[in-house]
Amino acid sequence: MAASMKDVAARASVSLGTVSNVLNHPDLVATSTRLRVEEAIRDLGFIPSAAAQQLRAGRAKVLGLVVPDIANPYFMEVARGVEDAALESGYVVILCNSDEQAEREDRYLAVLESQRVGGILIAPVRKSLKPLSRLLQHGVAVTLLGNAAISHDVCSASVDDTLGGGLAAEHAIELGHTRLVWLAGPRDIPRVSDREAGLMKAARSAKVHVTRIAAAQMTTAAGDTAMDSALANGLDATALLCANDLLALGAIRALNRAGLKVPDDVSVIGYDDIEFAASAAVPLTSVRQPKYELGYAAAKLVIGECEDPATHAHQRVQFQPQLIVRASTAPSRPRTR
Amino acid sequence: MAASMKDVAARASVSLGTVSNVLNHPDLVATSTRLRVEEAIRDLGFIPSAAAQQLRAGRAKVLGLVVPDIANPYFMEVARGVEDAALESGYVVILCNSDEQAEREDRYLAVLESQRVGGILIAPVRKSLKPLSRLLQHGVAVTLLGNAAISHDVCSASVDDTLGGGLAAEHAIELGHTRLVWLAGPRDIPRVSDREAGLMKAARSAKVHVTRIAAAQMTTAAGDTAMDSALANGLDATALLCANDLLALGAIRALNRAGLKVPDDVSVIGYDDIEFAASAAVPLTSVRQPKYELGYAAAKLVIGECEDPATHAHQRVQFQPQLIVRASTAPSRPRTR
DNA sequence: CTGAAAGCGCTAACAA
DNA sequence: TTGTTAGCGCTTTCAG
Repeated sequence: MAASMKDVAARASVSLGTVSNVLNHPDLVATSTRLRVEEAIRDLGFIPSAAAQQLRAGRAKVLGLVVPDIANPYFMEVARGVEDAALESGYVVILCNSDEQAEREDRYLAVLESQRVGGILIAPVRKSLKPLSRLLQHGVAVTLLGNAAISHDVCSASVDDTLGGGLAAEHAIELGHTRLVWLAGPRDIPRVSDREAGLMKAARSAKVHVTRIAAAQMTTAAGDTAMDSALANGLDATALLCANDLLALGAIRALNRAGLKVPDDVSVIGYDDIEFAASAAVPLTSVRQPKYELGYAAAKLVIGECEDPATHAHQRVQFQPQLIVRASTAPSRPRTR
Repeated sequence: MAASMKDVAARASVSLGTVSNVLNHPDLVATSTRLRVEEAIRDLGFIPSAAAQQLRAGRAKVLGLVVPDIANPYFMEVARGVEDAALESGYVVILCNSDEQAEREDRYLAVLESQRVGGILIAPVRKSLKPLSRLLQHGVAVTLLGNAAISHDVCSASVDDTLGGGLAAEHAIELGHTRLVWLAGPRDIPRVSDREAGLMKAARSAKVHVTRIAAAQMTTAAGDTAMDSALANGLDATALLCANDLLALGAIRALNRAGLKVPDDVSVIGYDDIEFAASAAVPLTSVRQPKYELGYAAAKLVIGECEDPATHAHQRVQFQPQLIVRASTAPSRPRTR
């Protein structure tokens, strides 16, 4: 067992309270005793127990980070930002991979509740805040990651997905494409629906038709499969917009297998601009999100609320996406070039 | 504040101890009272405080996962395995990104000590176990991730990197390459030195020369930079073996910029076989590691030690790597084909 | 400036 | 079968 404050007190021949003061209110302690206590702390390698501190404080300096896919480089960039912000403030991050399953998300939410975490950063599986309501009641700081806040009870840090979807669509339209395909994820992934809305709006106003197909998950494999069966069903289009880069990478694989060249036969646009988009078989045109910054800002937001719930006002931080044009998109009729 | 056991006891008009028994020894409680207590628990939405439980138990059901690069898909696959194993056993994972910096690793180790975590999974920045010794003394279960155990005080789960390095070298040699380049990471990254040793051994016994160059980090960007300057310095070789896939992906970018074609001019072999290796510009030949399984096994190992330190015997679990041949490698003189 | 003591939420030993 | 109690490590009054 690790040394406790009692051990330190004994070694420095002072009382428990004095040790605590050395740690938390050093100015209240006479220099000579302070030095003596600090020496004892060093000798014993004493590190205070976070659990005991928390038991008194009511809340732990712990953040829960709930993401739908830990293997997605997008979320890992976000996680880096969260982690850096947390470490700066002495917080620790519990990693929760909901795997896009509501049931798993619920399980983790219960775990985080049992841990009495101070704050939760969540890219929710569902649109509703219902699963979070208990936590909110108990005063846990929650901020939504990637979704604009649905309610006024929480902070959110997001990227303007409607704009992003529009950016992608407009790029395709400007290139002269008139039959767009939207490769979506499973129905009701919240962070995808805004992208779809933005895209549809842009398409409508340009009077361009959009065919919607859906992958079963937001992964490379699912993108491949979805594209495969769409092609088998006679799908024919010159521009493919994807709900994220993983889907795009998978879809390109399927297109290539079918003998279609990107971008000569089909232009492909991804979303997220993960690092690998640039080194993909065909460098991918994609809508970039400031991932690290998003995570960092979101974490600062929750931590702020944790530290000072009284004066905290809920905020919505929104970043702007940016279209990164690479080799996977080309004008609709290459010969006109 | 969340409901406590006291609240539950009051609502069910029983004593504290009875509530505890309902939770931990339901068989000792009369059915009727048990039902009453369970109802109170449900009504109040009571979830026990992990901190309080831990304070008694001495250790938290928490695992620290310390990895050098959270953005590396390799470690994220490992993390998925860890996380799944943890959740199964009611453990929670604190994510610690050491960023390949000893100082940051130390900081996290202190944090984990303060959290009184039950176990630590670590892919250490340094070779020595010294930074971990205090934790070990305090009875924290430690297992090394990716490195075979350096000492007998800890478990380890690893992949045979010596073999893997050999596999890569032999593949290049069989293809007829006689001038190999080894693109290593910064000196002393433990998990890389075994790969280098295996590779060098294979090269020696085939009497093949190896030029060693080193990237500043294990990232795509660093691989690109390192290759760039090596080429500028007149490096000339037909086969490039890389310490991981990220380096390989970056190096390929630099090669392409220099007008060199993969695999026509240079064969490239990566290491790890991350998912994107398959969809890279040139699908990458790589040494595959069972990443998820590695993480899962490692987590089971620590958890086993946490749960029952007395009967626990330290183990070394070692997985076998596998060479996955893709398009980035070709015989040394294409015309001889 | 320092010490003593209460209490955070829980478990386990013991009493009833 | 149920209740009572001590104590895990810490912070924070309140006395001295």
